[in-house]
Amino acid sequence: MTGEVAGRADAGVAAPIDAALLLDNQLCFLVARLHRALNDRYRPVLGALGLTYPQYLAMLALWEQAPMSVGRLGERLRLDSGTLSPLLKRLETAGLVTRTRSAGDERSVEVGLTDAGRTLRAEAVDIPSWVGSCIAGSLDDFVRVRGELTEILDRVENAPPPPVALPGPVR
Amino acid sequence: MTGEVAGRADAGVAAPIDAALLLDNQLCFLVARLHRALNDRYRPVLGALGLTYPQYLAMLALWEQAPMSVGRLGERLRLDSGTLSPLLKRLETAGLVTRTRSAGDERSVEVGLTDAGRTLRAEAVDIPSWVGSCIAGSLDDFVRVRGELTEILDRVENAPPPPVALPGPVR
DNA sequence: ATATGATGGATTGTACACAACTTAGTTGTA
DNA sequence: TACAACTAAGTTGTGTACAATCCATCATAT
Repeated sequence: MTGEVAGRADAGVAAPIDAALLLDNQLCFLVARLHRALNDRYRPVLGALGLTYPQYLAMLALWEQAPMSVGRLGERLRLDSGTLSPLLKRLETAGLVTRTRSAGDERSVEVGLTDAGRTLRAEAVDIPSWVGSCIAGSLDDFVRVRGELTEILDRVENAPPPPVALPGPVR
Repeated sequence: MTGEVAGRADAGVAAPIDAALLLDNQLCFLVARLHRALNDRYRPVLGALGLTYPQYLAMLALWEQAPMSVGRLGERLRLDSGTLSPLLKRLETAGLVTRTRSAGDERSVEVGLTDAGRTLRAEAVDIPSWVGSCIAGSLDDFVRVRGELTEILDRVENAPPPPVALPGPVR
C-alpha cells in the first residue's frame, strides 16, 4: 500500500488509462474528500451552536482578535469580500458580531464581537478535541499531520503561476 | 517549527486564548485552505478546457468507467444527487456527457461520454503533472503525501458518530 | 482645489454542496 | 391484485466560493 504510484494498469472495459489520470491518484481528490468529510464531522456539533463550518472559522479568528476589518479577516481566512460579506451579515443577524464603518477610514468596516459572540466561545472549547480525535489519533499524529499539511500548503499557495502557455489563452 | 502545539500563549490585547481554539492549530482550517488553494491552481488550467474543478473530477471518474449511473458516480465522488444533477446537466449542455434513463431500471439514469467527452481526455493528460509538481516535489513526496492523506481520510470518513450527547439535541 | 489613481467593501452572476422534500418506479407481502 | 415500504433522481432553499464589476473614499500630485 506504500510503494506503487501506478494503480491498476487498466480500468477494465472502458478506456485506456494513464495512472496519472486515475481518480484515486489525484491528491486534489483526496483533499476534496477530506474537506467534505471534515465538514460532515463538524456540521452536527456546530449546528448545536447555530454555526456553519466557515462561520466557525470566522469566529475562531475573531476570538483571537477583535475587532478586525473585513479586509484583514479575509486575509486571515483567505476569503474574499464576495464570500465574507454575506457570511458576516448572517453572523450579525444571529447577534454574534457587529459591523461598523471605521471612524478613521470610512471605506473600512470593522467587525467586532457582541457579548453573545464572546459567550459562544465557552461553548466551543470542547469542539477541537471532539473532532480532532477522529483526525489524529495522538498528539504526535497531530503535530506530524499539521507539519505535513502546512508544508504542502506553503508549496501550493506560493507556487508560481502556470507555466506560461496553456492549450489556449485562458480567456 | 515542529514540536510545539501551543502556539503563542495569548493573542495580545483581545482575549484569553486556548491553544486548542487557535485558528492555525485547526487541521480543518489547513485542509480548507489547501482545498481552495488547489482549486485556484486548477482553475486556469481547467478553464482552458471549459471545466470546473468538480466537473474535472467527474470526468476523471467517467474516463475510467462509462457509462455509470448517477448513483454510482455519486458514491465514487462522494457527492449526492443534489450536487451531481445540475453538474451533470451542465456537462451535458457542454456536449461532454449523455444522460439516459436505464432500459432495465427506469429509475436509474446512466451517464455516458460523448465523442467530445472522450476526446477531451487527451487534452487533460498533462494536467496532473502541471498541478502535481506544485503539491509534491518528487515522486517520493507524492507517495508519502498520498499515504498520509489516505490514512487521515479513512479515519475521518469512517469515524463513529459524535459521542452521544451534544450540548443540546442536534436540532 | 481638482483630477488621478489606488483601496476597501458591496453587488451580481455562476457554480458547488447539502438538507429536506417530491416524484416516479420497484419490490415485498398479504 | 392491492398496498406498503423502499429506492433513485430530481427539485428547492440556504449557504459558501470566486470572478467581475461597481461605488465611495482616501492619498497624491499637480
